[in-house]
Amino acid sequence: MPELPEVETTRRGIEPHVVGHRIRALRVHEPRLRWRVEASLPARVAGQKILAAGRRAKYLLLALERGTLLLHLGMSGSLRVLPAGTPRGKHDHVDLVLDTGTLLRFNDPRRFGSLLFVEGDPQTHPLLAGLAPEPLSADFDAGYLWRVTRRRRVAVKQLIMNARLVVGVGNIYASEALFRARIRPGREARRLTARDAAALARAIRTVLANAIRAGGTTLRDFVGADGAPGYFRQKLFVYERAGQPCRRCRTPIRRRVQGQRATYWCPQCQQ
DNA sequence: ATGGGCACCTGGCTGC
DNA sequence: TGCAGCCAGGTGCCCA
Repeated sequence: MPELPEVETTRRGIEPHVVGHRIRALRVHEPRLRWRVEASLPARVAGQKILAAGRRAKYLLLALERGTLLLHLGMSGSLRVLPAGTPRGKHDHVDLVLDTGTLLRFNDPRRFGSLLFVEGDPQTHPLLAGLAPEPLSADFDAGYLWRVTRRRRVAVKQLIMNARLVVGVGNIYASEALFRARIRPGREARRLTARDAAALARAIRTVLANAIRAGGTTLRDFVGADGAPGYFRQKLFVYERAGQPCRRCRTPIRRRVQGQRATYWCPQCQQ
């Protein structure tokens, strides 16, 4: 499911329900996530107040009084705010019970998601330390993208999905951003001109921001904290549109596999 | 340093 | 109806 817009949608959805509240209990029903959830985790977080609900790349960060809960939704995860006592369903792996009784429930069919508790500055944690700047911050601009694309032979699509270089862009938004920037996904990153880099940096920001405004993209199972799907799917130009006419020029959209992931582009609009 | 491929999982869909 | 095969929104890790 989740790329940056879906994670940000989730963050905004849970924020008003969790910040300022104390954790009554953390109930782990299935610890076998991407990494096994430590058995000591519930005892370590119980009783702590949630100070903030943040995000870094595709990670959600719940700042507590003595540490940070780090949550990743993986490919199929979702986090919902539910009334006390809501019965559990399939793949409901973790419940965070607030002092109000409200539940923050983590569901993840594929279990690629993760949940960790880190003490100290979370930004120095190995999972976060090497991440590229936030694409919606001032640090991410034409100059930055220009610099990191120099001498790289990887296809530009794979480059913008590499979190050490660009963060928050997954398989959907990579194709969409490249369409917006009119750049072919298979082009070597180092072959971008300064003008291309500027167009791509701008396209990434615009696509992500627009998707956040629409509440994310729901292809199959993404839901926000309130259980509602995202509506950006209607605004996709190329993703999962192979064979259908380009929304700009009517040329059939093409599909190929790059780095084991499906890529979509318009052979007419993108060079 | 860079890049490619695999692994981790479940479920939905297609075609025989 | 059953089953095999393929596909799916992520990313850490191992190897060349």
